[in-house]
Amino acid sequence: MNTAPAEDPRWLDDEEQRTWRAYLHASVLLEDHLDRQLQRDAGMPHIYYGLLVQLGESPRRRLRMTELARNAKITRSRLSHAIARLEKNGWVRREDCPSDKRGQFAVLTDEGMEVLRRTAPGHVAAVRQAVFDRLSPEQQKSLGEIMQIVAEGLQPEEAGADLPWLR
Amino acid sequence: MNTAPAEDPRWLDDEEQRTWRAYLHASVLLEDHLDRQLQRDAGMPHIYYGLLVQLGESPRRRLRMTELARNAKITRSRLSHAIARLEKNGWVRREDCPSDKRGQFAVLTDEGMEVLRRTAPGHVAAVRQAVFDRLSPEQQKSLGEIMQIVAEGLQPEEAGADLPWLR
DNA sequence: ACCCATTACTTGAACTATCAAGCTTCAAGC
DNA sequence: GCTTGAAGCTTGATAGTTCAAGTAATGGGT
Repeated sequence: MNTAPAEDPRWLDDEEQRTWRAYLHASVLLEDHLDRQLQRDAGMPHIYYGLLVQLGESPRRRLRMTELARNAKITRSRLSHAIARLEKNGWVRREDCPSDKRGQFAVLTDEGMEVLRRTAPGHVAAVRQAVFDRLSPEQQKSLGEIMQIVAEGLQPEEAGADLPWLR
Repeated sequence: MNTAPAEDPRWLDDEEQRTWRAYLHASVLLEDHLDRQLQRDAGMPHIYYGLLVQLGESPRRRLRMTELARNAKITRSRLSHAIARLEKNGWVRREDCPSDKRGQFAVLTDEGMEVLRRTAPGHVAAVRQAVFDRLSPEQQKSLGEIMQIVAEGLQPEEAGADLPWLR
């Protein structure tokens, strides 16, 4: 259950250092960049935009709160606050789940859909300009594989999610 | 001065989508993971820890506010608040710059150095476990190169920084 | 000697995130 | 049909971030 041996740690060597710092720098610069871009053009932070996208892609433009939180990799608490804010903007509304009275759907409104339609092109352009336009096809492929691996390592073991007896 | 053409955008194709989402997922999971790890073990968020590290590596354990902000890729405003908090913890103190009365140094205290010494091993271990232990040497190399490129693209043109007539 | 644009840093307000409760509903076991 | 543990979601307090505006010192020019 412990994370660290805490004795005689294997420090990062020079190349690992450089790699790690490059990652840290790039990731904060990128996140800041996209946050600003979306705050300016869509009036919301990057992660909120991601929530609208998720909803827009879902059948009937709706998702249960817990599932949306899981997809977006955020806590339910954070989602509650976020949806409250988006609701104030009129971009999302809540609906009760008929089959489970505890449940809530977050539903993308027409207005929300419109915001998405209007701002998506600028956002894709920003992502292309910051990332894809600068990387070769091989680098893009690598990046995908690498990030996939890292993400899997940090997921609370979704493997066997439908095989509960294995957990 | 405009970012986006906004007409007929080149959407991401399926593979680009997968790559981008893998990146997004991994980066938020990783940042959350390290934030929690450091909050738990060192009592501060990841970025604050990074500030202490920077200071620790600098001559006389001190850096001008502006330079520290630039290194850490954050705004001076954010840094002011952050240093205020770290000062309350006794891990950093401010010192006036003798040669420029506007200037301030952030200085790592002995106490701050001690926190660093105590918590660094656990943090390196967490980084290894989440990233380096899962990637082949080639993947590590790729990651470094890719992130270097992305970071450069987002920097406010530090190239030619001492050649002001080129800007 | 005096302007004045620039640089260095800070501040306060509004917003967003996190954490630890909390409330309600569900469903499994008795 | 109760009880009880867990699931689904929310809430409020505390902490961190952002943005716009502020003060103060500097360094050129005139």
